[in-house]
Amino acid sequence: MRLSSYFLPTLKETPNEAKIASHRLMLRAGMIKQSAVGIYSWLPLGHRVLQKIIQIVREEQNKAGAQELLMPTIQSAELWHESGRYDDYGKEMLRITDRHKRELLYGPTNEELITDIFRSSVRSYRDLPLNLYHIQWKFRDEIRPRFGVMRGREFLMKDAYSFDLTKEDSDKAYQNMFVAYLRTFARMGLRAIPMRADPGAIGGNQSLSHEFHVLAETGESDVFYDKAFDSVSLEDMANADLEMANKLQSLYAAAEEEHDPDNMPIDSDDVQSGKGIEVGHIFQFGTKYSEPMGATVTTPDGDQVPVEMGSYGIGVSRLVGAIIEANHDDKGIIWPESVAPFKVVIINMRTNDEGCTGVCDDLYAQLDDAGVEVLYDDRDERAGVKFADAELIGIPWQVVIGPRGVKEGIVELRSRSGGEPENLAPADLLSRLIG
RNA sequence: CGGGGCGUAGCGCAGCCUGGUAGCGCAACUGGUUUGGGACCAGUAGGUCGGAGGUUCGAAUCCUCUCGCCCCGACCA
Repeated sequence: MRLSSYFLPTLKETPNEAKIASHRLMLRAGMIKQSAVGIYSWLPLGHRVLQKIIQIVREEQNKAGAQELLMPTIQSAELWHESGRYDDYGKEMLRITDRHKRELLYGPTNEELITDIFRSSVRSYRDLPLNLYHIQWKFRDEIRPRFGVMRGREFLMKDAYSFDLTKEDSDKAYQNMFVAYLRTFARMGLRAIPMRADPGAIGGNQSLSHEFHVLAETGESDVFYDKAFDSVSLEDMANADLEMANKLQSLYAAAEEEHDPDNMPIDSDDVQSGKGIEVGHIFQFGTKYSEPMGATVTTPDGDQVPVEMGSYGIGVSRLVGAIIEANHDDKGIIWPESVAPFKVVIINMRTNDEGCTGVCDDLYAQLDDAGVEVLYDDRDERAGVKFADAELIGIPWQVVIGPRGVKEGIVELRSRSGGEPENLAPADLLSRLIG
């Protein structure tokens, strides 16, 4: 992509509505534009990052055996009357009336819809286990949206729903997702700490539930966790298995609501406290929806039993903010390569120098042909402007090409995350960046 | 919903207290000089001062209502 024709409205100054780093940087980097309180348009750069995150989530869900489908954003109130939640959900649910005066709502979550899909087609224990998910926009009319996409009213969420015959099978499904979550967040460069949680309004009873928190100063939750978590590396989480899941679940970790300083299973000296951003929440809810909504299957014995369910959410749009909170400096964003909008930016120092531009054009074409996501800053701007923008939007690798180096047959490679610049021959640069 | 604050050019702000018909920086546009860290000179364009009503000879400025946005709190993925 040539920057001269790319829609990237970066800002030198910070819009006064943004108070935290991720919000500020997303606006300055031209990733989003607010449309109304807690509702955003995603501009090309932001959209690319969102797509990267979606793809990682999707791959890990598929790998874990979940199947993707897509349910609508607008739902009929009927199903919600059936589950009893239409009245329970309160003002957070955006209610809409259509031209026939029928009650509709913009879905804040999808348990009812998925249960309806399930019950209309699944009859036998032979069709289980089943795990269905979608990645779709949700709307919750928050009392106070804030922090940009971190607490928006409209947000993109991955929600998966498991269906099993027995509680034991449901536990397996839960553990399977637990592992997938550790891997998913680790692939984005995030060490997400699983914490015991209250299943809340959606779940119920005392069954399994964990929230996944990314540690960041601007997190909204106070969290407490065993310092043993500090020795669990990103690598460990990226390669997590059931054993790792068990190990982590045996460690103490809880957000404020669940934390009782006077009654902890471990020594208080071993407890760290901090701020967390909740990026995922998984829980079982047994037959809370299957029973009232008649989602039953026939057992091997010929009985009709309500199916055991669980649901598994990831705040996809929130993750964009969370990743920035965890990866930035005073110059801008520092994207982990896995979610970066582009892998590399070519900075042409002198667009009116034939030799320089020739080398840039060549490298750009070769990287592009090799499938490397490359942004080419071919704008007629000064060096400082280009460096500043490259740093602001956080592209992991910068290739700096100027007339001086070109004469000597070298180009410069810089990493956004630090370290000394390297001088390389163009061919060596290509082999470094390709693959 | 309670408390606090802000809406003046695309962005950041001054002017408001003490009414006299709008200004600064950046960005944009034109020309020139520049060119390895957000250039310089000259020029151009851009605002019914969030909206409505009122007071006044006269309102960005005073009064009333209203809409939008930000922060703190309760609440929540």
